[in-house]
Amino acid sequence: MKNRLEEIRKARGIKQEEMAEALQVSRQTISSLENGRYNPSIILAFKIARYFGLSIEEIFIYEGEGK
Amino acid sequence: MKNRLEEIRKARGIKQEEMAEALQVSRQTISSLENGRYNPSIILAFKIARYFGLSIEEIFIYEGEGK
DNA sequence: CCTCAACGTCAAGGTTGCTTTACATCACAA
DNA sequence: TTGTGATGTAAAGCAACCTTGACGTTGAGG
Repeated sequence: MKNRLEEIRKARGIKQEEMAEALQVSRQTISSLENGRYNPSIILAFKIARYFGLSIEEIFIYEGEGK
Repeated sequence: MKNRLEEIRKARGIKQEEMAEALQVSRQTISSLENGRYNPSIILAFKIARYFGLSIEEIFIYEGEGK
């Protein structure tokens, strides 16, 4: 799974820490997601989508194979 | 998180077991999702969406509060 | 140079998603 | 009744997600 988190966040001039606070997760979680260390839970994916005003599919890209 | 899994699956005349096999998960996982025992991983949510030809948002409903 | 903000990352621990195995229920057909 | 297909559910174990706490790196400004 790829995602456009860093791209979208930076385009809006938001810091990881602000975003983390708004989503009620730790800054490390945002960093981990941006750097592909793991995938978000579906709950967090929904929160992120809502936060950016986008759909999950616009942010997270599932290619089919792999993780 | 609520979902329309059972509704959609039954509307298409599919068995839990067929669906599980197609998605490469266990039958218990499908049952657990339908009965709200836990939420799917985002990977599984994508697989389900693709399987039904729907978006994640059309299948899984995130109300905001709760789990 | 020094410092501070922003970010990367590691370790240890708790919770959740998913597995296998097993058993129970319920409706329907023979 | 007997049995079989479809489903619910429980326990135990492993992997993934997320936390707190800590420390390292990098770049911009003074």
